[in-house]
Amino acid sequence: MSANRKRSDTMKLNDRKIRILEAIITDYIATAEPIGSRTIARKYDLGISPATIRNEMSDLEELGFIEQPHTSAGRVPSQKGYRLYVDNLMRSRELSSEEIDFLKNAISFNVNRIEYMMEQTAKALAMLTSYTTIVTEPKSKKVSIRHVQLIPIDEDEAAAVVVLDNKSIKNHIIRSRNIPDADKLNIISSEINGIIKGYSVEDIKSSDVAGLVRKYTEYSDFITKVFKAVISTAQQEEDVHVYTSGVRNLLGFPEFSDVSKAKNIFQTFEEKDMLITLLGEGDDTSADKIQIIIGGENNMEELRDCSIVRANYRFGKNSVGKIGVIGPTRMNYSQTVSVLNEIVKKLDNIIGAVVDGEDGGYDE
Amino acid sequence: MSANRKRSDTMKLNDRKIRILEAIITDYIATAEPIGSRTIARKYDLGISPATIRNEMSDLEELGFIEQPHTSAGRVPSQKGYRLYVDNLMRSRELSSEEIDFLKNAISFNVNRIEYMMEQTAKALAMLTSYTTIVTEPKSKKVSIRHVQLIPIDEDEAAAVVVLDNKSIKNHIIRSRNIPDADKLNIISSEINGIIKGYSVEDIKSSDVAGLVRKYTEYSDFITKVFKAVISTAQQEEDVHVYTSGVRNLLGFPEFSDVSKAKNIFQTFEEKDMLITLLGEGDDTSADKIQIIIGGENNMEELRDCSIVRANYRFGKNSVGKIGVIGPTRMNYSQTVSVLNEIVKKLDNIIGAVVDGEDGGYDE
DNA sequence: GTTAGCACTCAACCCAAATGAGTGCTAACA
DNA sequence: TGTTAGCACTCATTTGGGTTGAGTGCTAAC
Repeated sequence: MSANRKRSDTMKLNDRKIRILEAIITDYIATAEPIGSRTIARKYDLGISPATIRNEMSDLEELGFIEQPHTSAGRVPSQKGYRLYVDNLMRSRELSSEEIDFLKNAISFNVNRIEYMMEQTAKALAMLTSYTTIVTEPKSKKVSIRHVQLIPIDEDEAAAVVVLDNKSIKNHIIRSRNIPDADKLNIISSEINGIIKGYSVEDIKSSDVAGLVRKYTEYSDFITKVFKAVISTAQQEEDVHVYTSGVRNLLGFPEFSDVSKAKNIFQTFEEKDMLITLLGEGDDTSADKIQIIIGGENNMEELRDCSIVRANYRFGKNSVGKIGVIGPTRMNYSQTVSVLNEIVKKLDNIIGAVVDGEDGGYDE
Repeated sequence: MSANRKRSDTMKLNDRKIRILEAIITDYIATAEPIGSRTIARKYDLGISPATIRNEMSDLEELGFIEQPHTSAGRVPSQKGYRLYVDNLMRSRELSSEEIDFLKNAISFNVNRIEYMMEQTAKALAMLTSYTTIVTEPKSKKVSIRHVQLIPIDEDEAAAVVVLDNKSIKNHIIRSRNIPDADKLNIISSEINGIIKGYSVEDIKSSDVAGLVRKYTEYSDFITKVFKAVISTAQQEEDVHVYTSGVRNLLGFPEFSDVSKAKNIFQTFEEKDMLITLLGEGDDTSADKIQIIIGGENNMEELRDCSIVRANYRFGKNSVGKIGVIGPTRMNYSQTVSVLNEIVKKLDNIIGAVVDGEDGGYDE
């Protein structure tokens, strides 16, 4: 439906209009300055005079693809204009071999240290795009628990380590007045695994849990706490880690040279929850395509002047993480999409490659 | 020695000069505007005329405690002036009951979730001071390993969970073509614990390790990797987590309204290593006092216009973490020191309190 | 349908004058 | 001798008018 509307929009535009619109957008992306008919005639070899361009621009404005900041200023692309450009005009850009090399070197695909890897990914993406990037930890939709292990710490503390189906590992410190000794912890661990294994959290039978608590009455406090921790882990009530990079990049763009604007944006970046919704809004995990959210299309007032290019990446069979780039509305979409595409491809493949032993994943 | 010099400095200053200097600093902290003799006479009830104040200011300038941005501007405190103020004049400010309440509520002293707690601490400190804050994870100087536990993940992966002396828990994914089954992992875990327990990393006998590898030849690859991971963990080659908050706060101060200046500072804040050295420079872990680094006293060019107020906090018996506040040179030192003091006190006490069971540390 | 020409708009820049907060110096006062 | 009033001077900042230049829309001619 929206595709339909878009086609009818496009159909109103003859080839010449399209080329003019393209010129305006390209130029504005590069310069951040409104652009006028004369300049277009001079810089872009369209074979028509400024006057003609003026006429066409007048039409384009009427159709809502461009707008004028004030009379006697040039035109800038409107949100609708960007949308058309992104959906229909933009040519995908090949990455240069330098860029590909950079990616290869910058991201150490060290799967043993997921955090580090995410950090590196965010950084590399920020450097190649010169915008701000956000990466969230991979997370699977419904996890079941693969393994639980209790580990002694001291007289009144033990750790519960939970391995989830998506291979992420979470720790909890359990504090209780009566902590079983190391051997007992092992035994209780296996009991718990017996109860839990294979089931997803919702399916754990509370009668089983109660049974276990009864069996080890002296540790009932401890065991109860363990289950509490394990379940909250599996339900991912835990914080999702979010990695950002290149926040300062935005300060370089003239649209944010007004400090108060920048301040608002930075506020958003300090709120983890904001970032997560930013990457998740209207989310469709099954869609593997890159999504582009232009200007006010996102619902956050503070980010009205920003666009977001985002994608999901798969990590192993069941986990999905989010990765996105935030820049000014006049960001270089083509470049950004290409880089993001490449990185997502790399992330998608990495687990497979490592397991197949093709990519030095086994460090010797 | 430096205390000596300082005393002789102070001795040159009669009471009236001191009061004038204090007025200048207080005013400048509040307004960020150079302040002149007339204004001082009007705003501060010193009972002397602007002319007299001018004479005294002239002396103060000669002594290096204040300076003039340009002729015909008022005076601003110099680095030396702030130093004198901070060391000798500043009165410690009592926290208001609102502030104390805020701290009580804002920081959830949930020791089970250290990361969350650090995050909260950074945030609370940033809110109360309205500057930028940095907190590093607690870390002990020489750690020994308390416990190692191997956990099955799947056919070619296992997790090595390492509990350090300082109770921090680190995970490593070990990938190998031949992973022992769950029972074997338990057995090998105890063997490793036998070798490791009590020793600090340097003292682990490589002959013991070699022996173990020989004993389980089929898993030699796996076991070797485990040791590698364990040792690197214990040597804290791992990233130290750093939590920052309130970065955007700095944007509000007029001294950073020049975007290019702000950009430099933000760059620093994105470099974790920078932050760590910032909190660690000239570090003396044994010193429990709050340290104040004024303006150019830190060695980072980009932070010439910033001051840092920092402290160490103890976490349990052996771990020390760092916590600091960064603001403009004309920051409100008195307020900042008070808040930081309060927070450090809270952090210092928390472990003890919890272990003694006095503070709801055992969640029911 | 395209283009040249023209009158008009308006943000941005420049420059000169006015403003005002500050200074140092000197001379008079208590 | 220390304090203060007075005065001439400095200089960043503000104000306001004039110019510039990139842009527009409209009209008439090609």
